Amino acid sequence: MTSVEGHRRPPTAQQFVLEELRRAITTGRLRPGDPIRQEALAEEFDVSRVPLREALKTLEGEGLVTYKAHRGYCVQRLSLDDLREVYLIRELLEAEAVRRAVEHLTDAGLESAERAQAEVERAAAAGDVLEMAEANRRFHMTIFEWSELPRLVRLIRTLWDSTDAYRSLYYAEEPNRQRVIEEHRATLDLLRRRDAEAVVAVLAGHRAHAVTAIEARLSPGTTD
Amino acid sequence: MTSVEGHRRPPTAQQFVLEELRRAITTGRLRPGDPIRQEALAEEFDVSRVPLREALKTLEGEGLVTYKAHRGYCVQRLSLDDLREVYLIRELLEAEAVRRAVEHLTDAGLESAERAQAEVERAAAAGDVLEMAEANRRFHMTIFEWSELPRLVRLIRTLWDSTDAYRSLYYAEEPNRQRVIEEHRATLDLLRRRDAEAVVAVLAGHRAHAVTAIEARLSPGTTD
DNA sequence: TCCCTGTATTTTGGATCCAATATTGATTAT
DNA sequence: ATAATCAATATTGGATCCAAAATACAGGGA
Repeated sequence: MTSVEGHRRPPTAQQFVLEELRRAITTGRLRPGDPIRQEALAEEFDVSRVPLREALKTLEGEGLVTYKAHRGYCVQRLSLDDLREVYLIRELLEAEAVRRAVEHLTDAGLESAERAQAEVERAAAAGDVLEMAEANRRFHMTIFEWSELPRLVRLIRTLWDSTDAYRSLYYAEEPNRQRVIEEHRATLDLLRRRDAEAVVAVLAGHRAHAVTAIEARLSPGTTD
Repeated sequence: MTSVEGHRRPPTAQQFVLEELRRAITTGRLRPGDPIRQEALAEEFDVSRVPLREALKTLEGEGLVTYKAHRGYCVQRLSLDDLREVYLIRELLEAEAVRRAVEHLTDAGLESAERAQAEVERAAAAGDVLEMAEANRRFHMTIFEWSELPRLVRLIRTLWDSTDAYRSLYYAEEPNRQRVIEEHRATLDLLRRRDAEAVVAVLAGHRAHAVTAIEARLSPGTTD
């Protein structure tokens, strides 16, 4: 009965390459605008070009890379405008997800969210930033899934994926991590009271802060 | 001999297969829930499995098919619940797109929308349902693109793709086609007055009607 | 009979090879 | 010297072949 999701090892080369590509883009090793040389990358990951190309097709669907026939793939430029746009879309979708989620909220659901939050705090205490980011994601997705709108959740998940690069920037700073934990606690509290609009407001506040923080990190000249 | 338009290139096998797969799914030849046998399909389309698999990855990203490692692809079930969910998401996204679009509305933009509408009416007069559906799509996308939010437009486009099957059901009936034309005229009128909220209301009304009409066609117990 | 198990078959995942296209660089004519 | 043209190269698109995994099936045991 153990949920077998916790694997570190991706079962197929395709998924492995997908992870690695995301990481490479996220960490900036593959820089926006750069063309993607399939042969070189395939050799680096020690796979053939076939799974690499399938992974790239997935990333194309998520908007992380662009594709032109016979000219291959390029890492998508994620400008600040793009970031703002993604966060705007998330605003629209996540607000609805939360409203629906509260309608279907159960005690068991609340408990699973509390467990996710415990994992977030444990990772934060251990200083494991990567694990904290993942747990944070699980926390939010758990809530969104109560909406019982699987396609909506899928879209939101994809949007999160597409801004992984920036999220890691945000999580790199300790005050931001602390802020996330407090926001989660407030969220849980408001969920217990079934106050959907207040949760929506907290999430909106979080996104606004995240965008501001990331903008500040990316354009160092304009800090107040 | 360099033409101003992009030179028309023979489509790649991958793009060809993508189109064919979409058609096969929307026309019901590949029925929801059916597993996709790659070898058989590849032979039918007279291509190898490689471009087929890449096309399937694209469709997976669009939510038209599902995928499990080592178990292959399945045509996604598009239940009425799914349809309602897609239309709900469209509601959220298209409303924002229209609001932003009106902010950037120009006379040149209006003219291009009017041209698109002319094509819709021409196709309707000619009784070309398929062309009318495509022109209708161009009409709406033209408007959405004024929003200058390319990712938002991309998402909306994908959502439209995922319900092609049902849309053709809607367009099959003459009264519905007539209704679409009138809605377009009203939309153009409201756009000239920069009345975003009224346009949003028209679109919402259209979607509600479409869902109702499709539900009626699919649950034969309530009709003649 | 039912269930478990081991094997055969089917189906997908991945690697290599070849073809088609784009890009680069050299060459020639103006 | 510059621009156009054509050959050489690099890169992607696609086909075939092989490996790995899942499914189906047969046989044996309780």
